Amino acid sequence: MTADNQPGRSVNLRERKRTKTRLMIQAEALRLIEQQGYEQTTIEQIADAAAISPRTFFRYFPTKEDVVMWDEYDPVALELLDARPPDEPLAETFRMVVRATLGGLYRRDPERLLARVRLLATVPELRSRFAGLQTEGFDELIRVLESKRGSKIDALSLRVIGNALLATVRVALDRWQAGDGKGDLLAILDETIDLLVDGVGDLQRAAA
Amino acid sequence: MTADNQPGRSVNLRERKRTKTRLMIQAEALRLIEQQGYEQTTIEQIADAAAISPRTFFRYFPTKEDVVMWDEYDPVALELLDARPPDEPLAETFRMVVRATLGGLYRRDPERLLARVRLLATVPELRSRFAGLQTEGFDELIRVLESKRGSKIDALSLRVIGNALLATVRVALDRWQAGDGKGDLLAILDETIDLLVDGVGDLQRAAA
Amino acid sequence: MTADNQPGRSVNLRERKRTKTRLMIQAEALRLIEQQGYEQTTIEQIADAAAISPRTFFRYFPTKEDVVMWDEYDPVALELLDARPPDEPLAETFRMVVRATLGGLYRRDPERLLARVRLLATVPELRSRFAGLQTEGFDELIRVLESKRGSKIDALSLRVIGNALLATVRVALDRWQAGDGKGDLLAILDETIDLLVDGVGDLQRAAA
Amino acid sequence: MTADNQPGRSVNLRERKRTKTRLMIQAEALRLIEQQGYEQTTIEQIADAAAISPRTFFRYFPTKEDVVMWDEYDPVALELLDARPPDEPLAETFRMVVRATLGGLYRRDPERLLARVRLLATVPELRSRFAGLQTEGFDELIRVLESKRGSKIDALSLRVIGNALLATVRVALDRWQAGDGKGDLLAILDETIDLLVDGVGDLQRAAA
DNA sequence: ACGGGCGGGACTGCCCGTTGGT
DNA sequence: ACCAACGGGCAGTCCCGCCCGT
Repeated sequence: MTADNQPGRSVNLRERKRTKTRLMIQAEALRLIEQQGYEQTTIEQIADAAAISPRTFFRYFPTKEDVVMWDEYDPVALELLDARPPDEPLAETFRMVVRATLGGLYRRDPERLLARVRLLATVPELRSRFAGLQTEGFDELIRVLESKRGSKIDALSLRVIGNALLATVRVALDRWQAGDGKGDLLAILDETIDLLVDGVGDLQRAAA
Repeated sequence: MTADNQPGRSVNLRERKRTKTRLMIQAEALRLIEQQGYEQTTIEQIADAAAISPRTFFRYFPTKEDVVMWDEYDPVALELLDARPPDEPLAETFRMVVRATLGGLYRRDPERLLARVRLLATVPELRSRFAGLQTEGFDELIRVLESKRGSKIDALSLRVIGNALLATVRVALDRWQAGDGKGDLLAILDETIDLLVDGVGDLQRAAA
Repeated sequence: MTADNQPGRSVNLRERKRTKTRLMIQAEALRLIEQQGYEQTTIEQIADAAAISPRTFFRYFPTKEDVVMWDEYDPVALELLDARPPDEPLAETFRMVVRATLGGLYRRDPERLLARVRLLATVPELRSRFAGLQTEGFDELIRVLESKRGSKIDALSLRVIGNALLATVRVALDRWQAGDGKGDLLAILDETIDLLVDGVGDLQRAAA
Repeated sequence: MTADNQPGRSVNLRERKRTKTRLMIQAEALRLIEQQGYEQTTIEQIADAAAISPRTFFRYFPTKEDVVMWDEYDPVALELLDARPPDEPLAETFRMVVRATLGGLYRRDPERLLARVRLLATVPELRSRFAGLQTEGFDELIRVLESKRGSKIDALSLRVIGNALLATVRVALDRWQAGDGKGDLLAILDETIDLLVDGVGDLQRAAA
């Protein structure tokens, strides 16, 4: 009876339009921020540049931080995760999901990604927010993993390993950005994941 | 070891007075926040409760978040780190430093620590800020470690392992707080660090 | 007596449907407000609870305040007034009209009335609005009275006495609500009106 | 030890400066509102005209309504009330207090008072607010009266009579403003009070 | 070192006009 | 014709900065 039963389009169309608007606003915002710095750029300036009212800005992004943080891949990550075989090693599942999402952003528009990551590394406020978003997203991620391999792995252990894996992404992004985007992001990411796996060596000596 | 112990008492005395004031303000703030929630509590209310002016509040804490984040152990962590033998396994160095600082807070006033940690887990703003502070503090920490065992370990690897270790603290605090502070925090911390070391199993299968 | 009864059912039916919707929305609103407080309850929450869009809320109630103020008896008061004999003492006319309207609400759903009156006494914004509505409604009332007994009473005097009578309703509602709705509202109302009439004593000594 | 013990001056000086600023802002506001209408005048315009920031406007007046409502006599009314002999007839006490406060405003700057009263009569929002302020102030007033003649008069009766007296002020202001400020406000006020006292006649016939 | 005055920017909530879909 | 979503405008609050006098 309600609108939901016609599969897809009308909702998607709306949602797609919103995504386009968001991309447009973000583009203007990143441009201004690159010129003037993050704190020096006001919402009013961004709204002017995007030809919308400040009030409308907040309809698309709940906070100023979000205009930098947001990207269009966020919602698909969990679906990808759910599609991996449940007996796959954790590091491998993680590697594949990150390659799909982060890699997607990377291939589609490396400049934009670099601009955003540079801000994440530079502006303390965004640095914090990024870490926060990771942990929030992480909680949902944990829930998916627990339901998939619940019996096979201890809940606390899952969290420890998961957080360690998440940290590899932060390190990889940091390193990539430190080299001004010259290196290959995905290669660096592979390296950091491998380092975590191998780094065990040092830790095991600690356990001995 | 560092500079604090020489210039005599005058600095220390001032500093100690400031610390006492900070503790007082924090106590009032935590009390109000527990009653009303973090966002509902304004600086003005805290200042009133602490019998200071709002302006003075900001002389003691740069932001509202800091009144929850701050503790009196922050500055000593790096000194402790510096005092450990340079050939000690990383996990062990880390474990000892955390036991000294976090453990100190825990033993001195577990109630206060629990209140703060509960907020860190609950309020998104503080959750982010905490993650941010960790990474900031982490950078200094890395610098100390690099100068000590610089040649013996790859810089990237150090960051990966270090971040993984940091994550164990977050997980341990989260778990402790989830149990309403009933369990022993240091025991949980030991467990999460061990889990990271043992986590090898799952990760290594990934590497195979 | 007035225009409503002629144009047949279509208007009345529509109007009745609107009234039902209004009652439904008001019920949801009062429920939420009782739980969370007036200011903490947003239009969006009310709209969600009533399963309408925020925009539609404003089609039924011009402002947020009105969802508390409104009741289904408002329009009939003037008709009743018009129906009273023109030579009846003012206090008696007033008493009868109020008994019919307010008394109707009271008998039909005392709980709802109590909830609304409690808000009127508590929330400053609504307190003001209520007083404002009374004076607005009062102006129309005055016009009716003037046309009926215009020659027999001085215009200024009519306003003074009328306002004094209106005040008795406010006092009665306040007293009734202060007793948590335990007493009989109409009895209290009779008492306050009588007190005004008898209040002469003190005032006349002033005039002497 | 603190500053309060030097009697008077420093506090009063600050307070007097605040009052002067308030008067200046109010003057600008009334000027703009007279030209453009109340709703058409924004805080930003008022702030610009007064050469302050919007933020500062709200330091002096909590709401836009208050810039019209406020006057410098508010706090003295209760003291005056307390100074009257406790056995004086209620209407007389009331008459004297109102003559002192409202009369003070009237003599000092009748133009300003007329502008404000005209708005009170015209803008529904302000009309409501005025009625609300009266009832709020009334509650304190009641408390003073009860403590003075507590035993001699019934609490409910006091409220009924008090509210009736308050209404005479509203009616008087309304009438004065309707004549464009031509008549003498205090004379009109005397008349309305007298009418209330005499109006009893009509009411008593109702009671008979 | 403290308090107070002032400014500014982020953000929210109410309310309204318009448009497009049913 | 009704209604939902969209965009906009204004009031108002909070955090936090700066400057000044004490």
